[in-house]
Order: sequence, then structure tokens, then C-alpha cells
Amino acid sequence: MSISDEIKQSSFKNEETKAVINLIFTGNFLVQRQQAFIKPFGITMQQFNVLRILQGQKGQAISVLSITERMLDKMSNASRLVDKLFAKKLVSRVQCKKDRRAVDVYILPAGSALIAQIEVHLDEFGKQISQLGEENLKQLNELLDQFRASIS
Amino acid sequence: MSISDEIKQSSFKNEETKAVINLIFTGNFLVQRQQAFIKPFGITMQQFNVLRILQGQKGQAISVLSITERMLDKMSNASRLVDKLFAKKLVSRVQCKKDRRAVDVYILPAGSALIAQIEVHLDEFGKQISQLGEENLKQLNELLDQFRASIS
DNA sequence: TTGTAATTAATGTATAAACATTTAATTTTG
DNA sequence: CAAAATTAAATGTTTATACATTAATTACAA
Repeated sequence: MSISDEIKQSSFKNEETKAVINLIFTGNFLVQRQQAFIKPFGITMQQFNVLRILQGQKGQAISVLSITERMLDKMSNASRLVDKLFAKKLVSRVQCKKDRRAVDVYILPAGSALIAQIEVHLDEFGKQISQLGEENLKQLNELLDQFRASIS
Repeated sequence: MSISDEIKQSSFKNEETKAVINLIFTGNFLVQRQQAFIKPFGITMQQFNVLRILQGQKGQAISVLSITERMLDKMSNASRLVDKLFAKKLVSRVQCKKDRRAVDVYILPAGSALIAQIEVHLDEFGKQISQLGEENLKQLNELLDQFRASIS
């Protein structure tokens, strides 16, 4: 389904406007799909992303600020997200010894287990996308990077 | 800046995962940029989108449900968004005579004026993107449509 | 027709986001 | 060194979002 049909808009002012709308729409679409996958596991998309970031640290600690830098949505509050994960006993949190302002966050085994469980499901999701073909995907990734570069 | 650098993630599991993350990140990026543009005018991104939809009707009425169908984020509550725009006297709202369940929404001159004002600014935004070139943008739009199609 | 289902919009409500402010610790500067 | 500036995280608060439910109207089927 083309973006025109998706939002029932027959024409766009120009190709740039169409691309902007198409990108926002596709991003929303993906967020919603992933949320539907993740929700049954009792965490939100954002919490899952934080968990993934921690998982990527392979046991090493990472500060709340570093988490923010790695997040897809920089505006959301990493401190509160960590708080939610802490309440669910998926991460642990200790004051950093080198810099007592900072807080070291670790993923707990329960968190790793949850990630693993969710990623099996997300892989199914990924397999659908791979129908698009490696070359197309690479091209898409390149265009997206160029696209942002043309703006920043 | 590549997506790897943006979120400080050196490698991705595969090209599909990278594309998904890149798309969500780019969508967020655009929403935030546009929000920064629009906010000084006293409305939110979502409210602006509803106004644009109404503007696209060229004076004709449109129901709340039809607005929802045309929105980028179907999950948000068109009824409440219309309410906000109504409070700002940018739209008017009357019960539909043919179907008294439905509500006809129109854009008011003040709403059209606001849209026009904002779009001048957004055009500047578009011009930056157009550096990417017509062909690249078309290719991007096509890939996005194919991408969603591979999932739905 | 008449009761049942479906549709349209509004509302209720719990949670999350956005953004500013605060608190504590560290760094810099005079 | 002490005061000012900066940084890291947490918190306060207003508004928005997600989702369920409700209320009113219309469509449909027995």
C-alpha cells in the first residue's frame, strides 16, 4: 500500500514533503508493530530499547547519560525508564565510585532472559522484512543516513 | 552521521534490524524537527496534521472518523485533537445532518491562515531535503512503500 | 417491526512524555 | 582554595497518549 493510499492523500506538494510524511508514517508503523510484539512481555518499547542497550554492554556498567545518548528517542527520560526496569527487577543500579553523580546501570539475568525471549519473536518480524532483499535494505539504510545528513 | 554513530552502536545483527532502527530513528528525528518548527505557533504536530487534513478538504466538511483515517498516527484521538483546535477557534464543528452520529469539522479562516504561515517555514525545511535530489527521494519513497508492504 | 449488532464520537482513566527545576557532585576559574 | 559554572541524575508538573468504555444513532436480520 503506497503512502498515498495509507493516509488517503492523492497528491503531495513535492517529493520532499512526501518523503517526510512517508518517513514519519513508516516510523510510527514500525513502533506500533514492535509495541504489539513487546507489550505481552510486560514492558514498553522504550524500556525494551534501554534493556537492549544494556545488553549490548555485555555485563559492563553504563551511566544513565550514556543510555540517553544511545536511545532512539533522546527526549524521553532515561532516569525514569531505568526506574521502571529496576522496579521490575530487570536491572540493577549503583552509584558510580569514580563520579558519585553518575549511576552505573547493569542488566540482571532476568533482564537478559527477557530480551532473549522477545528477540526470538522479533526475529520473525525481521524475516518478513528480509523479503525486501539485502541490496534494497542497504540502499534504504544509505538513503536514510543521507537524508538526515541533508538536514542536520 | 550514520545511524551507527547516531546511537553509538557499532554493529547490527543484520541489515533488517538496522533498517528498522534507522527508520524509527529517522521518523523520530523528523517529528522532533517539525515540532520545533511548529511549537512557536502554539499548536502541536498532531494538531497541525489535523489542520492540514482539513485544509486539504478545500472548505468541505469531514467527519472525525475520516480525519482519523488520514492521520499519520492512527492511535491518537482525533476527537480530542479537534477539541483542542476548536478551543483555539481554528476549526468549527457541527452535527452532520445525514448521520447524526457523525460530526462535520471545517477549518476556519484563522486555521487556514495559521497553516499558511507555518508552511512558509516548513518549505525552508523542505528545501534542505531537496539537496538529496529528486531521483533519490523517489527511490526512498518507493523503498518505504515496499518496506511496509513486506510486513503488512 | 423489533431487538441485535455495528458505527460514530466522546469520555474516563491510568500511564507516559515533555519540559523545567532541583539536588548533589565535580570542574573550572579567578 | 573558594566561588562560579558545569554536569549527572532525579523529581515536579502539565499535557498528551493509549486504551477501554460509554452514549447515541443507524443498519440489519429474524
